[in-house]
Amino acid sequence: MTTRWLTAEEQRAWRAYIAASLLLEDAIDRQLQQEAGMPHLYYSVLATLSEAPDRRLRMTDLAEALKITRSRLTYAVTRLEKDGSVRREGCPSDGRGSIAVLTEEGAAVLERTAPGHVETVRGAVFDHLTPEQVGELERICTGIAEAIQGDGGRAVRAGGLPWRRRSCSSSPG
Amino acid sequence: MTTRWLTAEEQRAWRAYIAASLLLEDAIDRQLQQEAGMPHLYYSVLATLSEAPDRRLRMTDLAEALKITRSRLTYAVTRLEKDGSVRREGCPSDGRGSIAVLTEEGAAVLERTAPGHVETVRGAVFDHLTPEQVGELERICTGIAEAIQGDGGRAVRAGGLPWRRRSCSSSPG
DNA sequence: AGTAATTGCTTAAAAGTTGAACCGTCGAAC
DNA sequence: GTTCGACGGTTCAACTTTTAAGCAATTACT
Repeated sequence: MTTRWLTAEEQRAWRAYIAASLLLEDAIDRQLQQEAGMPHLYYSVLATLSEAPDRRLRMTDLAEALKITRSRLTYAVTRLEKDGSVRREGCPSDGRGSIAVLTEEGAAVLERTAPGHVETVRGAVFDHLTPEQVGELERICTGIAEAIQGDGGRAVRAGGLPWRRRSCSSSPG
Repeated sequence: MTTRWLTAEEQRAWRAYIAASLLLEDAIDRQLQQEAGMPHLYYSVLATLSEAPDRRLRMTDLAEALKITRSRLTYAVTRLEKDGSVRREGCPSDGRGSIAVLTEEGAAVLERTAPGHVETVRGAVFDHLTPEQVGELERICTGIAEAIQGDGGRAVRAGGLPWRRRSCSSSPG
């Protein structure tokens, strides 16, 4: 079959997207590196944990929430654990499982650095978008995510990140 | 001043964006790694060169076009040079300058792998967007890029990537 | 129960990225 | 035409990411 090339408009949009995503990730990484001493992904680990029930999440659930591989997460959590902002606990109901827990110190880091982070995101993204554009951005991105995750490995060839599991909570009460 | 947190809609959009960009970069990297044996950025180096006059560009211009640091580009070009898809030439008019040139072999790689790449991009992004959404995506992303590059280092704190230079062409004719 | 396949997570080696320091021009002021 | 600051590009060490392989606990099957 003959290739369906991108139209001129699609090409412009695609290039704008690539440029924006590179610049944005770069700006955010730089800002967080300065003020929190960690890259964006690591900050996201803390942020995600802070919103989880009991501030804890199983490694695989955390990886799925963050859309990254378990391996990458292992590395990140190991580093954050050294910093003292995250602690690992074993999963009582599954001997293989490991649970990442946000420490008080981690929560403090987050609280201290969140304002600067939001300000950067605002300045780069939301301060110049209309409410309609915000809505459109969400719809577009949700669509992209679904297209990639939904088709069971046609867009993501080569198996992608094939994961699925039940969770494992363990509140003490 | 008290932090201007994100509204609920902005938060949803932001999270959707983060998820989509991670998944998308991952899907594209994987696809290109399989079919072209290189990550997305390296493919972009070849693609950008292929569109430049005389298929050549100065390192700094190439870095600026790709929105990456010179250092990162040096590394990429060194690898691509080893692969044989790019060659370096000295800049005649500026002894310091270095020019990256797309080789025939590089052009061939590009030609062979472009269809698969476009297909992936289509499948993940454009096949489920209306023409209006494509336009909106371009506007939104252009705005983000301008916000980051335009403010001379307020959004991108710590100096960012402060570059500016004149070009240096050298067609043999 | 006993074994095979699966799952959850980590590890190891190779590849890529970052940030600062470095080196050889270049340009402009004297 | 020297000298000094800026520029273009590379290099190095520290860090992060990737891919595949590994290990142990669990599940499914019989």
